[in-house]
Amino acid sequence: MVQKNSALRPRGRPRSYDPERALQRATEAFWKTGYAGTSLDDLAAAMGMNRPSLYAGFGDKRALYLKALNRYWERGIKAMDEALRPEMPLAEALYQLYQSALGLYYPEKRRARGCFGIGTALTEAVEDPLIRDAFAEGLRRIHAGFESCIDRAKRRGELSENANVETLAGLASAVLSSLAVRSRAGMSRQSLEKFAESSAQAIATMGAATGI
Amino acid sequence: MVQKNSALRPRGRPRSYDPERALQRATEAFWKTGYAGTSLDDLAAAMGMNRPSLYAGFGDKRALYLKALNRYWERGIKAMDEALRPEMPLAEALYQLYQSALGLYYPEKRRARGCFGIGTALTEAVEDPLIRDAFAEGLRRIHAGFESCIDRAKRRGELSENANVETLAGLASAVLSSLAVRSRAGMSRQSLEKFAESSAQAIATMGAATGI
DNA sequence: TGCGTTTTGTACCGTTCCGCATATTATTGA
DNA sequence: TCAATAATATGCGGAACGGTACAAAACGCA
Repeated sequence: MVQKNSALRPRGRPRSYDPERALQRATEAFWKTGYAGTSLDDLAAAMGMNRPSLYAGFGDKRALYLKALNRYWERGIKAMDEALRPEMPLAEALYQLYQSALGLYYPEKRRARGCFGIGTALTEAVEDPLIRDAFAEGLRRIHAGFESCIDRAKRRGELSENANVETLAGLASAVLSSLAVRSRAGMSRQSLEKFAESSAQAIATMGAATGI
Repeated sequence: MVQKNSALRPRGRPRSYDPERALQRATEAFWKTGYAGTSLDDLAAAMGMNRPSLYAGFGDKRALYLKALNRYWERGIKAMDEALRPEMPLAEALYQLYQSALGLYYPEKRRARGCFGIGTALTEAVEDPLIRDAFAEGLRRIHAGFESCIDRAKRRGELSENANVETLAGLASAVLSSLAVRSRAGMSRQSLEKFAESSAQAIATMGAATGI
């Protein structure tokens, strides 16, 4: 009878890096200098591993980047679901989400970096269909998140029955894009917080009024 | 007495390229593959000149890119001033501007490319202060354009006296950012035209209602 | 015709790029 | 103790990178 190894230790030499942590480090390296601007040496240094291990663990540069991008969206959607609490007033929920995003865009003790997707995938999206599709899928899911949040507010009577959920979600999404762009462009977090607050308020008010 | 050369022909061998046209070609090359992703060979080929001439005429890669970026904003602001006609109703003026931008983002017979600034400068903005500042300045001027357009609408009574020009301009700006991002992400022009139209309408309606 | 001037074309520099071949090390199982 | 396994570490190789030196070419001027 074959003794199962219990999968705790696969067999040979154990890897000296934590895959999740290494992927996080790679993400941060790409976040700073973009896809084309980040070399495998940069990545290997940031991830604390040498290139052959990097290859064995994550594939080539493009595969590594796609893993980082998909992981980023996965986490972003999760954070979105947490911020957009169903029971909250719409303006508050939107503002909370924007604040959560700004927390990501302005890391502590480091330079502002905006949204990972918009800051890095957008450049590659024209010529690389896989990156383009992965990026578009993230945008789509974020838009869907806004949509369901606004739709819930409408259903519970916070918004007018004529409220155009699609348009309101488009605006909410656009505000988030704008935060992503402007934070990376060097604008102050304070000014963007102000913009986020007044926009969230405006979108909610607009939905409550009849006609939009 | 020194005979002036009339400046028609400077002196030595005439250059075989048109600087303005070459800069346009360089812009298009960067637009496709980004700053880091476009090599000097790519640029020289696109501009129809060899590298030493490129160097003599435009400086190094970074200087060339900054020239392209500044030229892009200059033209963009000019197009904005033309689209945002003072006498037009606000919703119409905004929609016209968005249409004009989409014309740039979806070139005929070529792949969608979005906004040059957002698509290429954003990636470099974190680590390169000159690119960051040039990019931010463009955003600032676009925002100012929206602001003065909306302020005019308010002054002539189209909007409420309580209309918050700053917030409305922020939203108008955000919609443009969103068009820039989503067009480059592969979304159809048709869907973005729809989004632009309903957003322009919403912003104008919002400004006309009291309270925002 | 020849000189000064400016641009062009070729070819090259040292560096960095990505990807891998090979050897070494650490661990499991017999 | 030793083979099998799977990871690490070193370092190479050809291509591409940004940038430039140098000579040939095309022009104005005298």
